[in-house]
Amino acid sequence: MVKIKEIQKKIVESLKEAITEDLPTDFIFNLERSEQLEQGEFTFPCFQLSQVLKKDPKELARHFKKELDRKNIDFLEKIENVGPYLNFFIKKTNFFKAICQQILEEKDKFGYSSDNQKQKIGIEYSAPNTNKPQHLGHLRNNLLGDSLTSLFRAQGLKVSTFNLINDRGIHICKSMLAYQKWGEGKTPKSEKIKGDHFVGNYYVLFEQKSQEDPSLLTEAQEMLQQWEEGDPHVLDLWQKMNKWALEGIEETYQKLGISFDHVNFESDVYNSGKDIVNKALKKDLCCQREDGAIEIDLEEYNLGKKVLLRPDQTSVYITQDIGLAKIYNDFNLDRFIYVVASEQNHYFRVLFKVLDIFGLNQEGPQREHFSYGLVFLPEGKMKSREGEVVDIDELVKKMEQMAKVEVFKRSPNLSPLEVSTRAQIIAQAALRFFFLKFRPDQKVNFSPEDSLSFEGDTGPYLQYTYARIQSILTKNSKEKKEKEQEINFSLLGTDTEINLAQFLSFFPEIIKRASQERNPSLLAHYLLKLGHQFNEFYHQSNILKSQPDLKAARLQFLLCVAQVLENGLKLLGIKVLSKM
RNA sequence: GCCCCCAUAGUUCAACGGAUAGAACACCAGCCUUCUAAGCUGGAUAUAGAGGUUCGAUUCCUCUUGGGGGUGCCA
Repeated sequence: MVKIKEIQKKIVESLKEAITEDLPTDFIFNLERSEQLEQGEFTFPCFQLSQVLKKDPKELARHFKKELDRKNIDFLEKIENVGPYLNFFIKKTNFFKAICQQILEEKDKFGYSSDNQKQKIGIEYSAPNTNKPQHLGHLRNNLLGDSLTSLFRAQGLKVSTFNLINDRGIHICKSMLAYQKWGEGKTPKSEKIKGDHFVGNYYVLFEQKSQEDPSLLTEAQEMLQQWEEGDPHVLDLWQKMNKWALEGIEETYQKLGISFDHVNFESDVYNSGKDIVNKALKKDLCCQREDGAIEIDLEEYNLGKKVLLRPDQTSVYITQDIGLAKIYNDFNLDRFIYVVASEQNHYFRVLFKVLDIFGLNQEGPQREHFSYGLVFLPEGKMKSREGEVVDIDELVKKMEQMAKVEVFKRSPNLSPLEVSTRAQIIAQAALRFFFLKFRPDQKVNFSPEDSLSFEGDTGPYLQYTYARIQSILTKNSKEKKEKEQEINFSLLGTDTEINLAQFLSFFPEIIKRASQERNPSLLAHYLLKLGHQFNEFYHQSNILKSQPDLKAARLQFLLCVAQVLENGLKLLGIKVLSKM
């Protein structure tokens, strides 16, 4: 079986042979995959070579065309020089056969790689707070983290996922204080409210009340101090409310199909952070101010000053991240990725610098802040404190209801259970795809009215495309079975088919790029284009009514498209449906 | 004030420095007795402004304008 990569390699070799001049040893022949039909399957732009050889790129292209034509390479149909470009057209039989056979042999492993088995990486994402439910910002974080994990694993990397629960700090005390004052002993159960929402309501209540009465903030600060001192009453309340919140948070993860290999609690690690800071103080790596606060001066790195412990010696956010970094060091990882929004860019520069100064980076993994853009609502940035958020649970619920309506409209005879199961899968697809189709570094504008859709460039569109293929395959298998026959791939060859085949063969490179560039949207956009191309093919050709030999070839081709769709969607965390 | 990021069609998004800047939504005109119309076909509309680097710039550099984020002893 000839693989695409081998064809590519042979073309590069023949290009090298056609050059008589000496080339720099590090010169790379950048043979590109063509994007358009009239450009064949491979393209060699002669610009770079023309600079090295000080020759006209068009002249070079002419030269190559002449030399390579003389060689008569067996798998090539023709070579064309268009200006400074050299386009290679592969014999179609070879081409279809190479692609289809590879996909059908590798099946759910097509596009995967086993190259990076020795690399171990950790990825931390989600990091929910136990004082409120997760909102759209967390959703983007969860989906990016989950999808990157899948992409890394598809590239053969050994990945461990980490979640950090932010379960202590002044914000937690705020909701606790509000509950203590105005909770009247209510519980999520008694109020029939999901635990994280129940707790979150008191957080919002605190912010409202403290507007009128600033002394509440002082009370919250006192409560934090009592918490760090281990006051049993405060700890009791804390445990009770955290349990409620965590139950709610876990329910949301289950809904999203997300789980973690390791879960750390800020309350367990902040002390270790304090120890590290205190030891660093003794080594004069940071200093104590007159008011007792411990601070590190990073002015020489243009990062300002950073407080590591408050005057009352309670810890701040970075304290626990320092403690956590030490814990992560023990996992013997090569690389560690923190998935956190871009508003923390400065914070992570500070954190990594502090870890450097404190000597925690030398034996640890290579640390990386994976920064992604914030999610905005039409009215601007979301503010949890003021309750101006779209939370995940409500959004999922709304999507499922919308999906149910659509499913029922099309399949009124389904049982309610089936409608609901199908709707859940479709709603998840819509939600995941919506957030993953954006380039991570860009902000996302989310409009509750306009952003939720099942048509156009959406997850359900891709599921629908898959279901269409399955429908044909099912229908065919019900028809009388024809004898097993040798597939004649040379029968395929319309423009649409060639485009589609060419595009299928890009899949492994897309996964590689999406993983290396930490960009699942590359895969999302690839799948959309694949879907568009398939649907075009679908409307052009009636597959089941094709001539028997052609039909057999086309059915094989369908299997390939379905396989790639399924493999790709899986990496975005989207399930396929055989019926929609 | 200082630092970072962004600016593409009416809207939301694409485009390793490379060939004619692609989609989707919305709008207009078509396509279901034919493998699922959550689909397909056709139509109009875009690189904020001014310089520069380059054979070639949406992409790199500088300035201007307009947005966002950061500069917390919030997380």
